[in-house]
Amino acid sequence: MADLAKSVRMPRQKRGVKTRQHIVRAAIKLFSEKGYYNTNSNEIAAKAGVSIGSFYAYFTDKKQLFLEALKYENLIEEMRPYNTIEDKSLEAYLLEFIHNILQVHKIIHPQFHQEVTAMRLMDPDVDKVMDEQDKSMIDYTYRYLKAAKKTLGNQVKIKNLRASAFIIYNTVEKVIHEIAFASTGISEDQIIKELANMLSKYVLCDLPADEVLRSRQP
Amino acid sequence: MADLAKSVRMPRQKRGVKTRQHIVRAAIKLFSEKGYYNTNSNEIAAKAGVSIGSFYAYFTDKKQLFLEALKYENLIEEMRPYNTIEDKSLEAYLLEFIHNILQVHKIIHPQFHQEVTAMRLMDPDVDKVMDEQDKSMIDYTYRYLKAAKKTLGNQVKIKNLRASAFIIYNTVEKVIHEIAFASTGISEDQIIKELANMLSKYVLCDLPADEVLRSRQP
Amino acid sequence: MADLAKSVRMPRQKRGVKTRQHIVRAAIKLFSEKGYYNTNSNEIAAKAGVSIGSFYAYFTDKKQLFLEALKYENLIEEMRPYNTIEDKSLEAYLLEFIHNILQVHKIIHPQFHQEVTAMRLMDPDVDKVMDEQDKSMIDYTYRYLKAAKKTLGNQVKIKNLRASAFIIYNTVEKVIHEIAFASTGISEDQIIKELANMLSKYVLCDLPADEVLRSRQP
Amino acid sequence: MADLAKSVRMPRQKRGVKTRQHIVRAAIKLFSEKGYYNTNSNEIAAKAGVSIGSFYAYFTDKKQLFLEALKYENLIEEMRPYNTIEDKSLEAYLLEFIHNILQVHKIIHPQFHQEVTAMRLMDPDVDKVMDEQDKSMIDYTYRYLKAAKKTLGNQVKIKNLRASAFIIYNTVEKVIHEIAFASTGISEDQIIKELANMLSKYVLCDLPADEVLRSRQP
DNA sequence: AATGAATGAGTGTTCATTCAT
DNA sequence: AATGAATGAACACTCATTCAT
Repeated sequence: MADLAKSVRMPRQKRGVKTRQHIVRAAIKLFSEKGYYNTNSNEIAAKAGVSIGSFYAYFTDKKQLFLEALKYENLIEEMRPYNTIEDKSLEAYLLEFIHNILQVHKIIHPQFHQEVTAMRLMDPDVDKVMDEQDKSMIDYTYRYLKAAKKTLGNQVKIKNLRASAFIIYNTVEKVIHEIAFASTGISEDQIIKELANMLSKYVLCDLPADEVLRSRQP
Repeated sequence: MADLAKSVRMPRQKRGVKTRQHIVRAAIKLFSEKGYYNTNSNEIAAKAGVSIGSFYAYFTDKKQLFLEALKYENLIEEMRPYNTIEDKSLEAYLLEFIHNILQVHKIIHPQFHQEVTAMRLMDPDVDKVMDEQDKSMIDYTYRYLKAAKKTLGNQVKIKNLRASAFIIYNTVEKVIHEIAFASTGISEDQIIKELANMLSKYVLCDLPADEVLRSRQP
Repeated sequence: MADLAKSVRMPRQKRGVKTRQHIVRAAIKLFSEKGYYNTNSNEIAAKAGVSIGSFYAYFTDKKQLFLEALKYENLIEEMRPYNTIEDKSLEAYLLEFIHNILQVHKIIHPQFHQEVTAMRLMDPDVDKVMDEQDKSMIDYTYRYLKAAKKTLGNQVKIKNLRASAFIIYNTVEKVIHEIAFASTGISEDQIIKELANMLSKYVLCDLPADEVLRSRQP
Repeated sequence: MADLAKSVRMPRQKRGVKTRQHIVRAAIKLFSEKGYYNTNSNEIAAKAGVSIGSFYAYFTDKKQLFLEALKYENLIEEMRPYNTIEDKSLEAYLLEFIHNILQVHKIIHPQFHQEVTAMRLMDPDVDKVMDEQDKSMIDYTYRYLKAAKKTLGNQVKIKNLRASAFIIYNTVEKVIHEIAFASTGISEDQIIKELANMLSKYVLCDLPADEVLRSRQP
């Protein structure tokens, strides 16, 4: 019964490695263009220039391929240089952070990123894989905030660093996603500028005294 | 040929209206539980207690039904009372705004909202319908900011109200979505508090002078 | 999740009943001609003159269809008139019994019977269904032997009626099966005559005294 | 073209012989466990520890392998010592015969025997090979009966030795098969005893006079 | 208006077999 | 001689949709 012949092929030859890669790349392309549910396995194999048999030699099924494609994309994300507060100002860091995420959305795999976002909403397994990634991004943001606090002292006004990291990362993610994929009707640069502005204020400002907020009920 | 025989039935009798409703409700339930692609039309008809024939008398196809279900949910959203700055403080308003959105995500149709979010990423038609809704929410936020500016004068520090409204709405949406569906590991209350805090600072604070930000490169 | 739309269709209309029948009949024909594993579902549907969709509306899968076909054949078997010893002599009964089984093998569904015999060896579910049938045949044989004992008194020499019934039924089954499907090279009539003869002796004879059997070791 | 390149490799070296054996043994194991149709060639090769390429170097196809496996099992059957009536009583001989067959069914390759029995019903080529074996078993039985007649004279009451041999062999086969693979609910020993009893009576008894059988119609 | 039987193109997947290395 | 990557026809099964009743 053992998975003797059933398990996926682990390519030992150069050829096999290439075939696997071809399939993953073709899949990313097609999933991006047409979505996971509207792409079928024969199509992927055809686009990859391999037989459907090879497809199923390397991947147990379509979903596993999707998950693999996710990993493939992750590699690229992990290559991002994570600088620390030591190197630059908070503002500069935030802009870099925003641009990094913008690059992933718009430049590297724009449509695939979109599709992944959709899939994680529909499939728990996909969500799990992506959650890990989110968590590591949030954790990175958290560590950055901690470093900033150490360096800038009480210029940094936020208290709950975990919650702040969570909010900052998700805010950037969502806003970038929207300007990358939706037609907002507002200048992209304006939005990015405002976004950086908002996050900077969040980190560095104190709220004005109470009476300001209640000024309307004198 | 035209659309003589093809057009969907527009129910003129009470019974027809009810049948339509039954179908939409069954669809929302099933789409929420199993997702759009994993729910088939026969299933929906069965759950709605009507024949598959009736299903196609009322809806041209499965997707149209999904779009109708969207509208159905919108009705609920539109019922939300949108108060203005006249009535309460900025902070109170923001918290109400956040809780309104939280309610839609968590209470009204938690799973369906999730599914819709996924579908709009996968299907342009869905996206279009939802975009309208987003735009009206952003517009509402914009109008609120304008009213706030008028009332609070230069206590409101934001300049580009359109971009600000865009950012505020999307930020709330995304953060709420995450705490509604993902296990963040951080207290929900903490996150909401921080979120309101960030948005308040954004609207009401000025960034500290430049030298603060550059303090590390004297 | 309920099997609302997934369960097999229970035909409510005359048309549906006919379709089901067509499929079962086509299946029996094809399974008989080419074997279960060498017959595919599209083929069955085509031969039945229905679409593959209908096939899967009435049967969850190919195997269920096979099991249904089994029942279909059983009906015929159950029509067999089971007479008792009251009506005829032991010899006559045995011959009738043999001929009944021969008829099922050779005349009614010769190839299908063959296929069923093979399938029950390969598939526990099939075996289970057929085991029931065997058991009822053995039970019938047992009841017959009991009646014979009551009527014929100690002319009936067998003691363990359960074991005897088991042996008699299986013997007839196997011998009939062989003459029905294999080329024995021996006259069929001769074999049947010998078979009846053997069974009669078994029931009615006492073994000769011991010394006969041991005659070779004086 | 001919069969220059197509012919199977006839191993001339020890290594080749061993490889062949490995494959056959792996096949028998897998066919027994999962059945012929549910075992695939890659699996067999993997279990045998050889490449699929080698598999097809030694066997033209899966079926040929099955046929070879048959022969492999036959070797074992042919090793059985066939004693004659000279050595022991009829009763003893019959019991030995029964136990020999029981051993093949239950001990040597229980599941494989089952599978072979099924396959011969489904595949004429398999049937042909097995028919040969049956014939030689029947022939052996026939020769034994002839020897018995010569030795025991008119204590042996059967006339048509060919038909008798056919019946005896098949009866034993079937009854043994049933007790080996089905849950009869009856004691195995009881059945074997009854079986030997029936066959002994068949060979050694005369049927009682006619009037006994017709006693019910005076 | 309503029903539900029927359709069939399409999908994911398997596996016996070939052939480049 | 041996390997294992590659092939692709074939299969079981699904489901959106149509249409006879």
